[in-house]
Amino acid sequence: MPTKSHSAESLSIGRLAAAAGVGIDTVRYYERSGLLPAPPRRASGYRAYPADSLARLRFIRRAKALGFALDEIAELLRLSQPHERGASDVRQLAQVRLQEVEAKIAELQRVRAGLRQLVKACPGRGSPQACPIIAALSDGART
Amino acid sequence: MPTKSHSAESLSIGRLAAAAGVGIDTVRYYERSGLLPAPPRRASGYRAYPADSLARLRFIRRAKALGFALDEIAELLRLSQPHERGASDVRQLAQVRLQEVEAKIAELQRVRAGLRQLVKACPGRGSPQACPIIAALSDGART
DNA sequence: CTTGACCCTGGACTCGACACCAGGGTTTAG
DNA sequence: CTAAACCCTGGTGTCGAGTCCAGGGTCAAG
Repeated sequence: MPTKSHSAESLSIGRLAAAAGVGIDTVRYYERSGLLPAPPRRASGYRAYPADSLARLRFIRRAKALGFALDEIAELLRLSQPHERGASDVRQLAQVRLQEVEAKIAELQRVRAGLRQLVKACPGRGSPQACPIIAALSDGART
Repeated sequence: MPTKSHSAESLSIGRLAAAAGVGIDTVRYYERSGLLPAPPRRASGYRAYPADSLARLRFIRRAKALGFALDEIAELLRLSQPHERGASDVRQLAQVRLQEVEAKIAELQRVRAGLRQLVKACPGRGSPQACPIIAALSDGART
């Protein structure tokens, strides 16, 4: 066996965090939150992560990128264990999340329309009282 | 003058809050935050709001609906006072906010595309391992 | 051996925008 | 007059997802 640090292939928390692209504190936080199982320890008390912890951390990162909250991710992880009706539960979770995203997009589009109107109407010069933005906010013309 | 409660037309904090559709605590919070000027007090110490406080609260509510943060609203209020280059400052603030909203929409659209793909690919039955959602999160197929 | 980089725990802190509480005093409708 | 409804201050709690800190031990390179 070539130069492999201490024993089998296990990662220190620092290496694991770096490999996953998160902070060390984040890893410990995920462990506290039950997202990442507590790894075995060395004699010194140092955490020694098996390789699949990295896969799990990456799973979490990808799910986060899709906007899942940590408790939803915990649910996804739980559902990814073998059990009956597996795929349908997972699918439903994703659908709920999709609807939330769509609602948020719709809301932001309304906000965007309001802002666009204001920006377009504003001459960009003159006193604030002459600015339709201030006027609209003050008088409550439809936004 | 007909039945007008105590003296001139001034609002108690409760009436003001109700008229503006916010909570009493919110009004006090805005005062602490410098968004709403501290009103005069009655002998009892009760806040007695002039009518324009209501206009100001409504201004705040409308700006919030456009997604401005409270400190940005404070800035808008400051800018709405008469001063040189008024309209251009206001316009710039709105443009910055507009760009933020557009960036957020774009991000959410990417998230939506990823979720849609997963939901479409998932059969909704079978084991979790067979579910493309779990597979994608686990293996990191492009999302 | 030493030194600097790493790791441990437990807890406090951050951000934003409020909500809620206790323990008082005040106002007002009936 | 009285009771309900209101108001005051000052302080604490909430949410989510971490981040930071002190005051220690441990590991690895030179």
